[in-house]
Amino acid sequence: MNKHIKPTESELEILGILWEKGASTVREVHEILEQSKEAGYTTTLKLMQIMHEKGLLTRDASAKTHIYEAAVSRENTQQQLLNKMIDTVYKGSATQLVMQALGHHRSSPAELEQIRRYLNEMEKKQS
Amino acid sequence: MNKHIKPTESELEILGILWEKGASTVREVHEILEQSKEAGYTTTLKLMQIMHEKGLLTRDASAKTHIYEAAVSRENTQQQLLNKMIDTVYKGSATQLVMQALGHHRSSPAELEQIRRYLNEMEKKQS
DNA sequence: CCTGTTGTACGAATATCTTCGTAAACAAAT
DNA sequence: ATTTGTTTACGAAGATATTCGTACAACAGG
Repeated sequence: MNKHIKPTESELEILGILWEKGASTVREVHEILEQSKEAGYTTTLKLMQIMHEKGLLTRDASAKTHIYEAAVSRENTQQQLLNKMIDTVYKGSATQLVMQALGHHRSSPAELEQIRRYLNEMEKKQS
Repeated sequence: MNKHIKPTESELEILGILWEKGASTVREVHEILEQSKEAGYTTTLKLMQIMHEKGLLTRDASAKTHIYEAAVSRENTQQQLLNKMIDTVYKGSATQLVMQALGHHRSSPAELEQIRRYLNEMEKKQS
């Protein structure tokens, strides 16, 4: 049942905000967006309307001020983008991606430990 | 001196082919591209010409048939895309990306071992 | 030399994304 | 009731990406 999700860069930013905040109005999203980006209010509005048309967002239009919510899950979207990336840029090798990610992004000892435990789990299941 | 590389989806496909094959003609690239995608020859040509203008490819035009080569390294490009992805889709957590990559892409025991060794290295350096 | 093949160059049509101006609907305040 | 502010709707302009038709140059075989 997995849909072919392909959000653009701008759409991804909006999705990120909605995943964090949950259901929100255009203004709420716009105010967060403004902190990292220059954009007019109607631009954000239009984007979110289009995302709604595409099925990326749901909206509750019962009140005057509409409430939008992400219609695609963060996990699903992450997976889609990850797969494509591994495929086109890492020759299909997830291992390479993992090592590069570990190499360039400082992880805390606790995180490293978390990953180690995860690796152990993986190996148990492999039998 | 890292340039701001931002290849489009189509450009990425072509880069992937050139990284694998090394320097190639348009026809060679096109023939590989055709296996996974519907496209005319002149479309591929135009794309590669534009990529050359953008500085994504170098070309040797001394012979009638031009030879193109990737002008950006796979590693550099991977890093750029990885950074952006961790940032926008994984809330900045490389750890989460790593675990999702491990979870959904079966890795061989040898690969898991490789990652484990890499983790050990990381922890030593952290002292 | 003519002809068919292969290649590049150019330009244009199409699609998609991004941005925002303007208008209309609505509510709250004066 | 008029004004003011907030919101959605609409449409269009600008930017970028994608696709390909057509023309022209180089070359190979006859």
